[in-house]
Amino acid sequence: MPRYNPKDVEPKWRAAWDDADIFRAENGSAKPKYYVMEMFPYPSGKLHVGHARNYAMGDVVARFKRACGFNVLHPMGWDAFGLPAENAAAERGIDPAEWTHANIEAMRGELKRLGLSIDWSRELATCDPAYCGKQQAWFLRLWKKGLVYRKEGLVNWDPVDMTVLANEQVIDGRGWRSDAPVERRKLTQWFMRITDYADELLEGLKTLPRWPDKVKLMQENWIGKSQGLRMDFPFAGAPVAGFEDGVSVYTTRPDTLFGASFVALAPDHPMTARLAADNPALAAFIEDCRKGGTSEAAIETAEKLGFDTGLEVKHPFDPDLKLPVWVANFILMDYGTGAIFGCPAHDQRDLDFSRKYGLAVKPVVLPPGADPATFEVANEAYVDGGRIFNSGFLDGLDIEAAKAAAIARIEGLGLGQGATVYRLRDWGIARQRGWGCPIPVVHCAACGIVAVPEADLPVALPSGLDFSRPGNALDRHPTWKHTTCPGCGGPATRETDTLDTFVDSAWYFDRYVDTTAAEPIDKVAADYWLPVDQYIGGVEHAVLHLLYARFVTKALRDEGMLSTDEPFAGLFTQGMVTHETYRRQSGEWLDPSDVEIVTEGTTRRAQLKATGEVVVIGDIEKMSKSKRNVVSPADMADTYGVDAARVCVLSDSPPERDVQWTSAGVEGAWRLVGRVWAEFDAEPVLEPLDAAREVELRRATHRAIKAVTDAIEGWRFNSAIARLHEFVGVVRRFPEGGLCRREALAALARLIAPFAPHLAEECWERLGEPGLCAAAPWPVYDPKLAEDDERLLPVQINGKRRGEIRAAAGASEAEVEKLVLDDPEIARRLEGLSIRRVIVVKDRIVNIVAA
RNA sequence: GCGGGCGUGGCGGAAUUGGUAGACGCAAGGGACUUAAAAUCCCUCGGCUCGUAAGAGCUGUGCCGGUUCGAGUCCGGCUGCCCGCACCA
Repeated sequence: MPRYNPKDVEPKWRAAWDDADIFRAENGSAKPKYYVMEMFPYPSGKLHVGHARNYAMGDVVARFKRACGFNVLHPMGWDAFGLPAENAAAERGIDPAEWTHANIEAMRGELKRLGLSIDWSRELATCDPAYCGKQQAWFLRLWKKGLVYRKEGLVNWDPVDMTVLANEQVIDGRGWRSDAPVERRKLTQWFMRITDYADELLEGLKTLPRWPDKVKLMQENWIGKSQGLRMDFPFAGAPVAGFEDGVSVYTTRPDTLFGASFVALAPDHPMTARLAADNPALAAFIEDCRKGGTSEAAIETAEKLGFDTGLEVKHPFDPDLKLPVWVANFILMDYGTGAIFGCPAHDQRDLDFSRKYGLAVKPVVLPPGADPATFEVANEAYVDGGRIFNSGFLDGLDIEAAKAAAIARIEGLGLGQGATVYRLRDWGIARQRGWGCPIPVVHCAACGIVAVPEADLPVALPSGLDFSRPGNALDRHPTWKHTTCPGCGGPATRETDTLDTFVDSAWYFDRYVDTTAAEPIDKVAADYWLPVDQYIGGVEHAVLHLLYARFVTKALRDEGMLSTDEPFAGLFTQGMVTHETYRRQSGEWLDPSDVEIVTEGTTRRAQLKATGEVVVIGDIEKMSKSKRNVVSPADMADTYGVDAARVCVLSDSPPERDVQWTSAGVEGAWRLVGRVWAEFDAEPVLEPLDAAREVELRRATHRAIKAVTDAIEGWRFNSAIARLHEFVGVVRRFPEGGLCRREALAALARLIAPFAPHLAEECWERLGEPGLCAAAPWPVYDPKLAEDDERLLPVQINGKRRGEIRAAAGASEAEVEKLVLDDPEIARRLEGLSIRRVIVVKDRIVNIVAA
């Protein structure tokens, strides 16, 4: 019996799939559609096992759904713009396009080798001028509609990558790629009005039952809806010019208005700027506030700092009461109105501030059971519930009632209105980078900013960009930006900012439905395919890509380009594959394949394989090129074949869980492959199967079909593989030839096909079945056979297992009770005890309560 | 600080609506085959106690308590780890 040889078998079947073109998705087929996709990769040049795991998962689903009769769309593309290409260009003096395309070639080869059931005819790369052109077309439509706009404002500036970042790309005050502390800079920038959709983005989460709760919660928190009151505090004296209505504040606690002891403005509030114009001390204070870092540590330790402007405002409910106006460093300009009223008794920050500057602290919420005559707030603000007191017409109300009453009174006075405020801010979409999709407008001295006509799209990148120096290579290109104005024909310059790569990935799934369409999105094909039925990717995109894609979908829908409200009906967030990191003493990152781990007792140490040099073992982190802790699936596939590698990455751990990479599991996967093949390759023992064994094998077959099917549908691929291991074990105990064995083998080949598709084909062929296994229908189980007709019921006495009985499936409680009480072993156990109660759970367990 | 999740053998992990805890795999040990090794196949494998043995008993899902005939699963408290957000008024 020859051993299974994946080196010969696997390429043969990939060629057979290609020849039959069986993974091509048909637009508008009569079959029900199923659109499954994994987040497309950045073409870094090399596949790691994390990629392999992710794409293997998607492929299991795609192959399973195809076998179940669906018209499956399973596409692949490349998230091809971005900084690594610029860095490579800078280091090696090559064109980023060339580098990117070479990487795509290499990675496509590796992905194809995995035997993924992808419709490669729909492949796209975001750096293709054709793709950019379509993106530019819809971008301009949104601009004309006002959803894209320019404004001057403080933006997040990454001093290392030398570009602006979106709020979502700032993590703990640092750039998400460079890890450099982000600075605040005043610049004119391009934005998308995602805040227009804040409420729909929030409400839409309720329509996504097949999304993980965790992701929905993260988006909900990011959008950050709050209900409150926007109101004006009129000036007690002469108003500040331009702010005649007074100081506009936002609060979620209007119930505590009687506890107000000051009003505070953000340092970058326009009113602050106005006041600073003729107050050098205030100007200096603002400058001090700017210097403060935005990092976590800086905020934790930052002292509350304030500057008394000397101005006063009137309390809305008591015009005789005057409140001082301060400028304070803890007030954020980009939330609410950039100004607050301070109620120190019931807000910790306001309390800290008041204690420092000697401002009044007046409690207005009385905790349950507290004495109004003596209740005081010391150094801890009281933020919980209670009754309002010290508050005139609000006295005695609970907090919610008091909020409503205060809002009504303010509205009646014409000083403000109940308001909903979101934490979400508009999406800054321009990047000062050369390797990105150009923003298709020109700047004309006469006409201003003018859109490039759709007929002239795409605005493509020039070749020969110089990335040897930091900064925007597009901006310093000698000729590219000089053009003529489409409006007046006069001289003009092109916009040299490019779009955030998250714009590229916010609609690629729309383009897959027809990659050749003249319109950005083919409406008929989109109506057929969308929404994506199952999207698979990392949880790290919970508030980045996944929020942007939802927003763009809604914006394009309102532009009439799509009919769907939500892009992804189902979302699965797979776990990351992590690995230890290794560095030289000098700090240089090392490849795991160059490192040898030595275990001595309970201690582990690492050394360089070649020289024995001592290596520092670092943290366990997500595989990334920069830390070099990348393990390639190719090594595994070289030794054991692609199928074993696929089974290995899906075994053992549930798909949503992070896994620390170890190659230990591959042996088990390889054994499974060998054992399966051995069953198909074996000469059947020509001996009739007796009736009892026949039933046993058939039951095992149908049980396996049910178990594997349920496990795949429930995303428990590790359990599905465990059930396959078991099933192979059963089949090998029934070597006798005949119809039942054939039924078992035919099921086995198809059940293992989503995981080990090449092996499945080889087995299918050996069995003499016609056609390709990849095109064969999913096996169907007979529910009667999948269940045993006899059950082994454990018998407990007082909750402890004391024996078991055999009973027919579905036996009634009375029948089971009789069987149990007739059982001599049970009777022996019950000697000297009197039975209080017998609990029979049908087909499951019996418990006798006795004393 | 706020929000969310998770603690099961030496390891990865199974366990329907609460119903035989440890499926399946890895590692380990023993055996068969072999001149030998690899490969393959078979057996054992949570802990403790008793027994020459077959076996029997106790205990056991981070810790304490509760609900229940019955808890890994539900409830309350504690503890440890992980993730997200964070001066958001």
